[in-house]
Amino acid sequence: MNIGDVAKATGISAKMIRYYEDTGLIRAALRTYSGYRVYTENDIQTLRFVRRARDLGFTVKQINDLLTLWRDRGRASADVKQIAMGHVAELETKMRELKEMTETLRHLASNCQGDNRPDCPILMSLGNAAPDAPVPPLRDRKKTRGFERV
Amino acid sequence: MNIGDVAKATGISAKMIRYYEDTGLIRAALRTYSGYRVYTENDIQTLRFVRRARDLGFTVKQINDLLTLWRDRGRASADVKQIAMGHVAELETKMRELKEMTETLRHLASNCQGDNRPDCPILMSLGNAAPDAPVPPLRDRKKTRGFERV
DNA sequence: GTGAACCTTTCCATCGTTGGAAGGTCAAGC
DNA sequence: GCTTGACCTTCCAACGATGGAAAGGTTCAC
Repeated sequence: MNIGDVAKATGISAKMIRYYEDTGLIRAALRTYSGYRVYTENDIQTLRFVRRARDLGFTVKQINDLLTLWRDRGRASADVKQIAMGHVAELETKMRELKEMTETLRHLASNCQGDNRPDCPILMSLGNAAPDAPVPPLRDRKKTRGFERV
Repeated sequence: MNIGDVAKATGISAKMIRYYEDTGLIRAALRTYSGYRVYTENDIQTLRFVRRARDLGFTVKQINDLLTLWRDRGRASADVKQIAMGHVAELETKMRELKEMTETLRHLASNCQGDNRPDCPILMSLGNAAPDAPVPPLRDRKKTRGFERV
C-alpha cells in the first residue's frame, strides 16, 4: 500500500504520516526502488492506534510511551493506567480553566445589553480606563532618560 | 517607562510586548534617541486590557477586534457581546471535547486492573490487533509496483 | 570609569499540523 | 512511444504564543 491509501485507511494525512516517521513516532516504512513508501497491514494497525490515541488528546510523547507499552508483551497494565490517568488529570485541569473563563464571560455578557449603545460591562471589565484617556501631565510620569523621537 | 517596568506592571513579558508590537496588535511605542521603547500610562492601560483578554482565552485576533471596539466610542455593545459569546461557544465546544475524552479514558481506566499483568482495556481499545501480529501472506496484499528495498 | 542591570535586534525552538514548490514515478489512453 | 494526470518525493515555511540565547548598546549607581 502506498501512503495515500494508508492515509485514507487510517484517517491520518500523508503529511502527518511522514511527520510521524521523521520524528520517530513510527518506524520508517519500507521503500520501493523508486523511493515510494510501502505499508503493511501491521503498519496500518500502528497508525490506527496512533489515530485513536490522538483522538483521545494524548500528546505525541504520550503516544510514544503507549506504543512502547503496546508492543511490550511483558508490560504492566499499571504503567498504561498511569499514563492514562496522568493525561486525564491534565485534561481536567484544562477543563477547569476553560470553565472559569466561560463562567466569567457568561456573567459579563449577561449584564451586557447587546444593543446599539456603547456601554458594555465586558469592555469595562477588560479595561479600567478609557483607551484614549488623556495622558497624565509629564510631571506625574516617571521621567524618561534621553529625548523622545517622533 | 521602559519595557521592563511595563512588563512588571502588566504581567506581560517584555518578549510578548515586542511581539504584540511586531504583529500590530498594539501600536509601536515611542523611542528614545538611543532606541529604547518608552511607554505611557495609556499604553499600559492597553496592555492591561490585552492581558485580561488573554486570560479569558481570547485569541490575538479576537483581542484585536475587542481593542478596536474599546477605542471606538461609537461602538455598539452588541458587537462586543457577539465576539464574547462566539468565544464562549468555542470554549464550550472545546470543553465538550475534553469531557468526552476524559469520560472515555476514565471508563477504560476503571476497567484496567493497574497491576503487574499486561492485560489492559486501554491498550485493547487503542489497538484492535496486536502490534506485532504476523503480516498477512503476500497474496492477500495489494501488489506493490517495483521491488522493495531492504 | 567600571560593573551591573537594563535595553536592542536577530535567530532558533517549541507543538501538531498544514500548505506550497519543485521535481520524480506510475498507469492509462492515444 | 508520448502525453496526461494522479500520485509520490523532499525541502521550506507558516501558524500562535512563548521562551531562550547570542551579541551588542545604554543607563545608572558606586
